[in-house]
Amino acid sequence: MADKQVIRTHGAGDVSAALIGESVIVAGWVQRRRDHGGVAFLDIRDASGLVQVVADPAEHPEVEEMRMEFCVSVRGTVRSRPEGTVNPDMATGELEVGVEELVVLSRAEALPFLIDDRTEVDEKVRLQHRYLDLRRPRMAANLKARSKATSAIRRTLDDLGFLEVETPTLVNSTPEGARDMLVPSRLRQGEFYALPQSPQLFKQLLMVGGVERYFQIARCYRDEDFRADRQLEFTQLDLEGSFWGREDVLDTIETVLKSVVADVRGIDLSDDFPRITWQEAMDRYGSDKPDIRFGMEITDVSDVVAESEFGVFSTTISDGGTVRGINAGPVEWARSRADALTERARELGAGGLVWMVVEADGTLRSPVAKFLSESEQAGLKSRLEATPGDVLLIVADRWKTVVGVLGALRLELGRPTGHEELAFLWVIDFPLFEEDDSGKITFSHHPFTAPASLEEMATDPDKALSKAYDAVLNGVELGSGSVRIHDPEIQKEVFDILGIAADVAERRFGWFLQALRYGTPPHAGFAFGIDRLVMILQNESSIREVIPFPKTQTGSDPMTGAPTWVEADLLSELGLALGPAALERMEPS
RNA sequence: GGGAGCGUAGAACAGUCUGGAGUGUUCGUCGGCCUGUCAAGCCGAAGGUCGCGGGUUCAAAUCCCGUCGUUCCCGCCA
Repeated sequence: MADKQVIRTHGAGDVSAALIGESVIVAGWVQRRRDHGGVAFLDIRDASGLVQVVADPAEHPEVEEMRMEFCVSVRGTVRSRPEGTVNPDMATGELEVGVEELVVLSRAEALPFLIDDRTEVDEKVRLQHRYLDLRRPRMAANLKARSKATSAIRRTLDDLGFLEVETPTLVNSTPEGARDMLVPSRLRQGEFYALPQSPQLFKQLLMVGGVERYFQIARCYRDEDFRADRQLEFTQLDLEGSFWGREDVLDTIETVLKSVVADVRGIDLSDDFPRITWQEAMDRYGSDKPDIRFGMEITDVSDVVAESEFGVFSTTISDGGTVRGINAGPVEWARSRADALTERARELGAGGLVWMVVEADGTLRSPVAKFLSESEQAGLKSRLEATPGDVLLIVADRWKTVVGVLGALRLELGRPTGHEELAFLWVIDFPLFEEDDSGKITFSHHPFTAPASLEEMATDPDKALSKAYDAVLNGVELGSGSVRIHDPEIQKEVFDILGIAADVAERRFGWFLQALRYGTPPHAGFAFGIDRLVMILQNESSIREVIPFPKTQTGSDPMTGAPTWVEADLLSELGLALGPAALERMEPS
């Protein structure tokens, strides 16, 4: 091995009792060096696992210079460890490799952080040296899980006769939905491509194109602010089928999700995923992505307090609002907790928050108790199934605010930590349209979603339902889908209700409407976020943990420095110039 | 766009509330000792723009203002 040629006969984790007495060559990174002077131990780690090698420094002086994360190759003989030195915490703990030859393949500088899961390191430092972070067992396991997930998806859909088709990532910008990521065109200065927010229209065109069963593991881009579960770019399983209705989609997606869970978690989910309508989800959980792993459901108490002396309650109801509450159970209650939750409720749009503690003798301790009659107090307790020690939280406002606030408080107070349990859920029967805060009607899913009933859409658009559905896992929205509109006339009607003028619709989506005019099959589909799915299956709380090279919350990559300024030449070649705000930032005065 | 937290040695922290010399802990690094460890152990050493800028003060890691970075949340995310 004088020429340092790398030869590895066995993975470190593959060293087994069957190899005792045999000569092997393992290669990998030095996890730890324990040098006792007369004898030295190295733990060698590679992708397969960890094995201990033992060297006599007198015979192999190279071992003295080995440091953590050196990349090394070891030729030696597999043997049982001496009695009393077995390490039960190690998969190969009964064995070791007695060193015959030791070669440093590559040295390592002093590390910015230790390569193990015990060490908590600031995320920025981890991202600056992501290649080292990926060596940690946690990240290695997450990458592996992600690969298992995508291969389960491909295998399952291949078995079901799906075609994997790639759609373009340089597309036209559409002003609907999220902000587009833009790419300037050099050949057509002043014009821009957009990176796709989803392959939505292209996959529908594939249906027109006779593909019938399409899927794609598609990178998608949305230029909106970051969250723990949102990045600028993310990966979706995108899927569509012709001659399909809702049940075909739900069946297929359920099959895919179950195969992913089986491969990543080793669990067989035999039961069908439960279903809940959007209305019920909002009423009971105050969310269109309910976490059903725990109760603490929202209860309507409007009738109990409709005549109450407490004006906030009675006035809200007479004004058409509602009063609802949750029983938070035996929460440790203190003034600071009450203040924090009240502030949170206000942040979410409520005017305030009424709290009540059920005392041991059954009386209610609350700032508003004195305004509530005995029968009102009794009614609240029985409606919220209160027992001594419980904390009741009540909000009075318009319906949307009440359920939204209580839904958020419910999560804060009762949500299980981690994702040991998996609670999948279908949310169905979404409203077709919704009003934004300015009162403007907008689609609640996307404008290509089929209405549940044409008649309802025409006569009562406020109440009209759509054929859209969401998949939810542990309170996280995995993805959504719908039966699509395949009739260009209905598509135009929807645009009309949305207030998109015919000529505008024609200009923006004319190419798509035209495609629908050539015998479009009824079709339906779905897309779910692979990052989020793997995040939950791996019990992580951020998708950054399952993305090999993610961005920070301000959209930067601490390792490469992206995004960066570019040469003026390049800008001018593209016909671009920086505006005053950019120049200001470039050279702060 | 807004709110909150964090920023001290290569890493993780304590010190900040209540101003008094860069004080300290663990890990890593460097040197020495050590023949059965496995987060080895023991001895010794090096390593600091307390994110940056300004202000208050006799004196600032500590108080105030601004700014940058980072995390979480609200808005936003068809």
